[in-house]
Formats: sequence, C-alpha cells, structure tokens
Amino acid sequence: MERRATIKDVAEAAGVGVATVSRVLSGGSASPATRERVLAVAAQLDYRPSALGRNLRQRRTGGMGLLVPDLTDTFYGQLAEGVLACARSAGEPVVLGSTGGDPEQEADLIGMLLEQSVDRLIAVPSGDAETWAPAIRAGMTVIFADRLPVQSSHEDVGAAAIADLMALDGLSPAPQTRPLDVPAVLADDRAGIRTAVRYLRGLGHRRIAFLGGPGHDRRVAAFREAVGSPVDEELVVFGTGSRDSAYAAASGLFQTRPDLSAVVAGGNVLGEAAVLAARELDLRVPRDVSLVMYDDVPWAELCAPPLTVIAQPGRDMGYRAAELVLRAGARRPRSVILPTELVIRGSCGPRR
Amino acid sequence: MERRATIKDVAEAAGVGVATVSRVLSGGSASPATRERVLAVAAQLDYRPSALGRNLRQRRTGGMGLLVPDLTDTFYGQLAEGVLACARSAGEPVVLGSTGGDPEQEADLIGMLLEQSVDRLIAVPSGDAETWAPAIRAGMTVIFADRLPVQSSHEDVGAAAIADLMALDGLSPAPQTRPLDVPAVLADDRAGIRTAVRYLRGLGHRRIAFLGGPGHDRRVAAFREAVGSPVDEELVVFGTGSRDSAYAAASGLFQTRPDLSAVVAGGNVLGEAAVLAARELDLRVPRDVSLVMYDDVPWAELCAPPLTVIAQPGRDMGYRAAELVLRAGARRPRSVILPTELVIRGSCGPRR
DNA sequence: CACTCACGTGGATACGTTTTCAAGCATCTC
DNA sequence: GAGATGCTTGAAAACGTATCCACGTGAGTG
Repeated sequence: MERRATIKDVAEAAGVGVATVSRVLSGGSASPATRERVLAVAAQLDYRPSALGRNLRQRRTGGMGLLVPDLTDTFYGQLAEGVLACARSAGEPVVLGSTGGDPEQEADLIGMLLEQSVDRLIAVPSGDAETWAPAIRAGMTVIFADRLPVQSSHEDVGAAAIADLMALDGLSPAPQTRPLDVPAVLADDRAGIRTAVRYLRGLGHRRIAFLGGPGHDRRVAAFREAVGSPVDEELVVFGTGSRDSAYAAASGLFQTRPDLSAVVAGGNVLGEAAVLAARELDLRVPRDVSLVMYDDVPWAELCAPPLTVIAQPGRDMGYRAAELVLRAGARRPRSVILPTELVIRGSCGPRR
Repeated sequence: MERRATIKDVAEAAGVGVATVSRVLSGGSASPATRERVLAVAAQLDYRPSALGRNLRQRRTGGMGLLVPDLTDTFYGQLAEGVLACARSAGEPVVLGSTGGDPEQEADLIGMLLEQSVDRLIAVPSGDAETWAPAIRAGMTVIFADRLPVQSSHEDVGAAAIADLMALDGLSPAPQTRPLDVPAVLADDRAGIRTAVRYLRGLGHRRIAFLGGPGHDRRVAAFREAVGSPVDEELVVFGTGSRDSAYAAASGLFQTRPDLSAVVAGGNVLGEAAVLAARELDLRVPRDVSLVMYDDVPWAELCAPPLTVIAQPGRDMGYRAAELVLRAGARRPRSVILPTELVIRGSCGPRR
C-alpha cells in the first residue's frame, strides 16, 4: 500500500518543473526532448494524475451524473448501459442515482451531485421544473433522456427541448419562448404510438385502452391524438410507477371495461402488469384482448404469446445522451429524437 | 449561476475562523453560542461544503464504486438498486461501471476508480486475482458480491472469503491461508442448487443438465455435489455471458442430449435462453423438459408456464454489501451468505 | 548588429477543505 | 493566590493539480 507518485515526484525525477510535467501530460506544448523524458519517467514511476487535485483546481468533477427512476426496469438498465459504454470509452466516471420516481429523492440526489461538483448530468426526470431549477441555476449541463419534466404552471424548463421537438416533428415553428437550454434525447413516442394504434385499428379494434405510468405524458398525448376525439376517458388509466400499482391499474381497467379489445401499455412494467392481470382474469391474449407494449425487452419474446412491442433504442439513447453531455461546449446541444419500431410478434389479433 | 459560498465566506460572515466553521459542520466541539451563529450564517448563505476540497484534503473520494457485468441483466439491476438505496440513505455517491464481463474492461475501470481515489468498491468480479491485485495493493476496501474472482493458479484473492464460507457452510475449519481480506456477500448457492436438484430428483428426473455462465463456478460445484458422481459431463455446459452464446449453449445442449429431462439454468439470462431454445426445438415445458432457473425476476411469472426459480435476494445483497463497505473500519468485515428460496411455479413436472 | 518575436520553461499561486498546534481564557485544586 | 487543567478558538499548513506570468534563449528581421 505504498504512496502513489505525485506530479512533484515526476518533476523531480525528470529534473523539470511541475508545470512542465502538467503540460506534457495534458497535451500542452513542450520540446520533444523534455516531453520524451517526462513521459519516460512518468511511466517508470507508474504515475497517474490524481483526479482529486485536478478536480479541485478546475472546480469541477469530471465525468457525469446519471439519474434514473429504477434500475430494475429493464429499459433504464439499457439506457444506463448506453451511458456507461460511452463514458467508459471516454475514460470518464459516472455517478449514478436511482430516484424511485420520487421528486424528493431526485432533488436530494441533485443536491448530492452539486456537492460533488458534478456539472454534467443525464436524467430521466421525475420532478417538475422547480425540482430542476437548482441544477440549472448552478450551471449544470443537463440532458434529459426518455422524457421531459412535467410542466409546472409558471415555469418552462424543457421549453427549449419542446421547441426542438416541435421543429423535429414538423409542427409549427417554435413559439417565442425564453429558452432554458435543457435539451433532451427522446424516442419518437408520437410516431411509435401512432403506428401501434393504426396497427390495432387495422385489426378491427375500436375500443383501445392506454395504460400509462409516470412520465408517459407525451405518450398519452400521442395516444389521444392517434385515437382521435372524442377519447373515451375511462380507457386511459395510470399507475404510479410501482409494479403493484401497475397491476392494480391494469386489473381495474380490464374489470371496469370488459368491452375493450386492445390495450397499449406505456412501458414494460405496465406491459408486464397487463399480461399478469389478463391472465388472472382469464382473458386470453390475443384472443380476448390484444396487447402492444412500449419498450422492447428480452423477455417480451418469452411471453406466450410473444409480445408485440414498440421498440425504442434504449441503449442508443443513453449513448447519445452521454455523447451530447460530454461534447457540450459553449453551444447548447440540439435535442435528439430517435426512431421507434413496431415489432410485431404474437400478442395482437383481429377483434373477435 | 452565482458562485457558491465557501467556508471562508461563512467564517467571515460569522466573524469566526474557518477552522471553527469546519468543526461546527463536521460535528466537532464548539461553544453553543458560536455553533448557533455559524449554523445560522451557513443556512442563510445556503452554504454546502464542497466535496472537492474535502476529498483532496483527505486524499480520498467519499462514496463507493460499483462494478457489475451488465445492467441489462435484471439481477444486477436489483443488486445495484440495493447498493444505491443504502448509499442514498447515507448521502454517499456511487460511481458505477459496467464491465461487460470482460476482465480487461474491469481492470480499466479499477484503474479509473483508483485515479478518482475511490477507496471503497463493491464488485461482481469478472477477472481473476491478478486483475484485483492493483485494487488490493492500493488499499481499497473491496467487497465482492454474487461471486468470487476465479481462482488463478498461484494467487489467493478471495481465500479469506472462501474460508468464511466454509465456516458458514459448516465445513472443515478454514485451512491456514494467508488472508487477503476480501470479504463477500453471496447467496447460498450450495443450498439453492441442492434444493433444486432434490426437487427435480423427487419428480423422477435422472438426467439433469446444468446450463452455466461465467462466474457460476460455485453453482456448478454445488450442482456436481448434489447430483453425485459420476457426473455426466456432457450435461454441464457453459455460455460466455452474452445472450447469443447462452442461446447457443442451450440449443446445443438440447440437441446433443435429447435424453435429458430437466435443466437447471445458472442465471436468468441462461434461463431465458433455455426457454427460447426449447420453444424453437418444439420442446414443451414442463412436459418434455423441466426447467428451474437461478434468479427470481419479475418476468419469470410471465412465462408460460411460469418459471420455477431459485430466488436470491438481489436487492438485499446489494444493500448488505453497501453497508459492509461503508461500515468497514479498521476491522475487516465478515463475509455474508444470504439464503435462497425455491419458488415453485409451473416449469417443472414429473419425468414422462 | 540591435531589436522583436515566438517559444520553452519553472516558480508561484489558487482551488476549498480538514487538521494540527499553540495561544488565550476561565475554572478548579492545593 | 499560584499553579494546573480543560475548553474554545484561529492561524497556518497540507492535500495534488492547472495555470498565470515572467524569464531566458534562440531565431528571424530590419
């Protein structure tokens, strides 16, 4: 457990000043002769610059933070893998937090990251603009992934991202809004949901339900738009994020509206709940009810029948978000929307 | 984006020295009067001590590192959630790395953590003792979770943990071995596998296969022990960790040995592969082949039939590991073995 | 040849904190 | 009343690095 060599040791051994060593190792200019000598000595001493000293000097911790609601949710696992892959190839550390979907815990974790001087953050937000204000105010480079913060009445965090999205969606030009500069990496929920609904429509389904969870606002909106007015509000139900509540929501939906013939689950936890609830109520998939689930996960294929899903590239989303947050210089990065794909397996059939 | 207040600002505003502020905030002794004043000023200035300064001073980063092979594997997701839960309640950051089961990446990540001066680490190891030597040598407090490093010929990292385990298993007293002080948090693989094999035996199965992956050494050993000699070596096959290789292993197993009537999958990825391969080969579960899978995961219930599993408390394991690594003082913590439970669902039937 | 300019270099400083140390002061003891 | 004892306190040093700045040297230009 010997003490690690410091820059001072290297400087001494190489017969140069610490400034020179620092320059050589950070890619600054130096004469080829000294550069070579310094590098040789550094290698020989097995010198590795301490992140502590550097961080303090630069008043910022390298790497990035990552906040997700729940690592048990396979989609967030994929997202995290993407982020980690990018961070690893950049040699940057990532400090992870799991919010449990609770804005309060999220706020705590943001505070912790602030304390650590982590100034780059990728987040699947659970709180609203107020929760995110401290991070923005502190000058953090924040990138939202998978979703945007819920809109609170008088704030507009994410407004810039929304503007980006509208442009990308080919909607009306972004309204004049004070941009708060929080870009996002999202899946094309709108197209994904629309495709799924059309697919179900094509199979003859008319009473299609949406089973959502927290953060699925954009998906519900897309669902409403795809179904067209008037929307049967009883067919749009929500869980709170836990598996239990998802199950309760699904079960309740099936029981109060036995006339529904198809359901779109807004996430894999909801999809899981729908399968379970249907089985419990002796509803056969797809004979009695068709099911399409947002998120493609390995076990979707294991179900009987295998689940038809709206696949979103979780890993890519994480990777892209990490790229954005790392490359973010003076210029604020643009938001990104990644395509979804309807993967047709066996959980949807014609309306009987 | 105003500059954050430093301890100096607080000291000045409170009319005391910085040392006093530091003492008050770190729970040192101070007169009630000054303590109150300092706290008031600190609150008013919204002062939060910078982890950077503290870390540099103490030459160590707080919190802990966490290294897992793959967050896409639900079990490691559960494990990570446990670690994060404990860390969150302690207010400590955790920097996460995903090794992909590759010793080389693992070594890189260890190096990165060393550079960050992270001196506490929870790991599901992929490399051998040699990979872990740098961490140990640097004085890191390491706790292994879920498995131990593979034994390399001339080293004995984990020997201490093994000694602990033998004691816990009620085996012979630990042999005299130079302890390398790497404790572990493991599931009782031995009992879990034994119970599963006995269960299958009770159903009449005689040709039972084991489908393993990297890091399943203890499980294979337990399987061999439970099955009793002579072990039919063709019935013990391994994947390399990826889903593809797991599928290949499972499919190969089913095809080369159509006479087997039951299989024990060493992890949830392997179990998934077994279900898929069986379906592809038109083998019905449990009519043609019985299946029990290590790891309980939410989707085990979704399968048709629902999977009989050996449940291990992934979340608890993570939480316990985090507790151990945080509480680790001068005294090296003891290893912990957590119980498993055979959860009987519908994937096992009598031998036909 | 004098002057400028570019470049390589090292000393010094600052980053924000914890901890050591000695000094100041009040209380207690003989 | 003098000395010992305990507590509170602040100045200063240290942690390891990056960067500013000033200095010296060599080449290039008039």
